[in-house]
Amino acid sequence: MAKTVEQIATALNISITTVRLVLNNQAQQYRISSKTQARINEYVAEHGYTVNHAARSLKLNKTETLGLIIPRLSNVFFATLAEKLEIRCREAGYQLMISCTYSDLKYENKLVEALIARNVDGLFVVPSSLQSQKHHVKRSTKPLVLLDRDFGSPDVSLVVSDNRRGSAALTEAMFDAGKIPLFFMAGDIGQPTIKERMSGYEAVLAARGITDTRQWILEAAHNRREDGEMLMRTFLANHHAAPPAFIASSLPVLEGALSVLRTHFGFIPAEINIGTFDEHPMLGFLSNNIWSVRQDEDAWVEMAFHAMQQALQGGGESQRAIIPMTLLYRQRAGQNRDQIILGSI
Amino acid sequence: MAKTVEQIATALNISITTVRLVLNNQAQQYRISSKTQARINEYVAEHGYTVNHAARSLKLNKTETLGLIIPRLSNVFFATLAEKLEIRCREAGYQLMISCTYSDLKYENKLVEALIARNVDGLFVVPSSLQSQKHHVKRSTKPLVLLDRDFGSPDVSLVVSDNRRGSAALTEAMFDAGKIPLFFMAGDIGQPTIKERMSGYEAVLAARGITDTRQWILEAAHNRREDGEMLMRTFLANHHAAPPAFIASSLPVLEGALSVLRTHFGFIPAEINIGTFDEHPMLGFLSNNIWSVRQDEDAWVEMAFHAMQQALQGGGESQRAIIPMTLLYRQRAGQNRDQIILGSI
DNA sequence: CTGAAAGCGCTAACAA
DNA sequence: TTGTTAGCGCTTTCAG
Repeated sequence: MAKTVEQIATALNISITTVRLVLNNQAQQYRISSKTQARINEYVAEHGYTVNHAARSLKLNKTETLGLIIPRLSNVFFATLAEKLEIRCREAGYQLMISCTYSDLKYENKLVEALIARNVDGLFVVPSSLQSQKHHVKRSTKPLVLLDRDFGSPDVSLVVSDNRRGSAALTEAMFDAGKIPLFFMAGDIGQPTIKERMSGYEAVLAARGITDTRQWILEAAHNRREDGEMLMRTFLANHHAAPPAFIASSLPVLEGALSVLRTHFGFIPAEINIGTFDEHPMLGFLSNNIWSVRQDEDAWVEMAFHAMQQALQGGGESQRAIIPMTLLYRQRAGQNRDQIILGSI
Repeated sequence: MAKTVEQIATALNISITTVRLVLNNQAQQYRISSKTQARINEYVAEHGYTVNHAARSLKLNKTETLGLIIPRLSNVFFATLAEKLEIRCREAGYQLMISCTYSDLKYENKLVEALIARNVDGLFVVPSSLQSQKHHVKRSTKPLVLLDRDFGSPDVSLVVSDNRRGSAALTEAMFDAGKIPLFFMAGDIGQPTIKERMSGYEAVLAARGITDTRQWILEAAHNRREDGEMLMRTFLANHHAAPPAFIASSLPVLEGALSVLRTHFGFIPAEINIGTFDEHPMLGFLSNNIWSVRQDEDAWVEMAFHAMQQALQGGGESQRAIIPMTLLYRQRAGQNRDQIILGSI
């Protein structure tokens, strides 16, 4: 067990203050005799010393720890986000505590409480619903920064992507490339992000004179892989064929939809044109034409952290940031190249 | 700000103990008068109360928090692992603090210190090297459970997959399916996991009478996406064609390798036979024949947590678990089905 | 340059 | 059934 300041002090027969001073690199400043310093350093090298954050935090009422609450880490989008936010926090000297709600509202509330009880200095959360934890946080006076989903609560800092425009750009690109009919596989449309994406899609179609989009839109209850599976299974059952082009409202939905195709056909038919949100390197595994809308996580992190810092320093104003999205296109090339594969198989 | 026990007590003119008792649901036991209980509950309903874990932890010297240190969350394997471990910890009433090292040894040490300073009750870590943080942990007497990589340190609990056998099974399957030459793209072979995987591969080839495997093995310095890219780029430059069959030593390496193919050809040539470790749903995005070796994360988590609990309860013995792997095969079906796609494109 | 003391909010032990 | 107290390890303030 690493020693405490007091243990060191008594062991060396010096005062606590003196020990503290050199431990905190204030030896110079207070002109501690160099032999005293040496003794202390020696002792520490021998027995070790780690500050006890619990005690420190109790006294100072801060922990240098921030909390992040997301739906799930197995969603690669959130995993990436968590990673980037962690890096940013670390740069600023904060530890980030990451926790998942699994979209369970009750659990989300418990988590918020748990993190506040653990005295985090502030909280980033991807909320599951409107009311959610606001009262907890308000009561605790801890800074709160909402991410990803705009349920419209005022007076809270918020960072989201410009999903509507992003979706519109995606739809336009695919539409203009002649990919029709262009289906839209939507997860939970009660969720603001999805709702925005869908409305961007509908707006473009309407502008193109396609009014009856009903049969192009397929809805599921949630945003999970299973929901994507269900959507594609239903599609296959109804059409006895794969869609020539579709947009998935989120990565998990896409994963589910594609897994069904993979199972059904034994491969992912290369002629299918795929649109999706949440760019991820593994999308490159697909050989299809694929349009993906990237959320600029770096910008998110920057804005979110900035808002957090403001709040931590007692800055009053809550901030709202709407981050532009970028459209990426991976084109499938023609197959007729000579000698693609080495040797015979 | 939620009140403290003392504030509640003074506000209500009761003793701290009494308040504590009802707050901890021991009212029955100590037969607190129901009117007192009512008063307290009312007050709490009104003003709220959250225990201060810092104070609690200072007194009890435990935090009900465990730490997890992994290389990176953007590695989907570790993200999945983190998620599962988090769930398990939560079931047992522990919060899990997840942190990433980005394979930086210095940072790994800092992190271990940081988490110990924050008084975690125990630590799970995917170590970057042999010596690493052992001394920190030893000195702190906190339980330690190592994951994923066996650097051979004795007297520490450890959970790893049976990489050698897993790799052998994979190699056999691909070999027996006639996929030759079968290249092996290896990340950092200094890392025990990769070393084991490679030796499993070599053993099978040797048993099949293929002695000169040199030209089939491609090595990189690390296990990152970039390394996979480099390997495949080099391969293409040397052979002017893609490999008919290859095994990637880990998911990031595969991601990199495939991204180069995708860029080079405009798609992932479907005739390539792919073997990889770290099964992940997104592998289904590929239309190729694909063999993947799954690590049984659920078993890992169970063993790791069990070892942790033992240690937390002062159980002396350190535990070593070697978890079997499972081989999965996704076969590519023939392309000649009628009417795969709906309508014309 | 060094020392002493109070107190952060909680728990456990003991008193009443 | 309820009240009192000591002390976890640290920081801050004031006194030498």
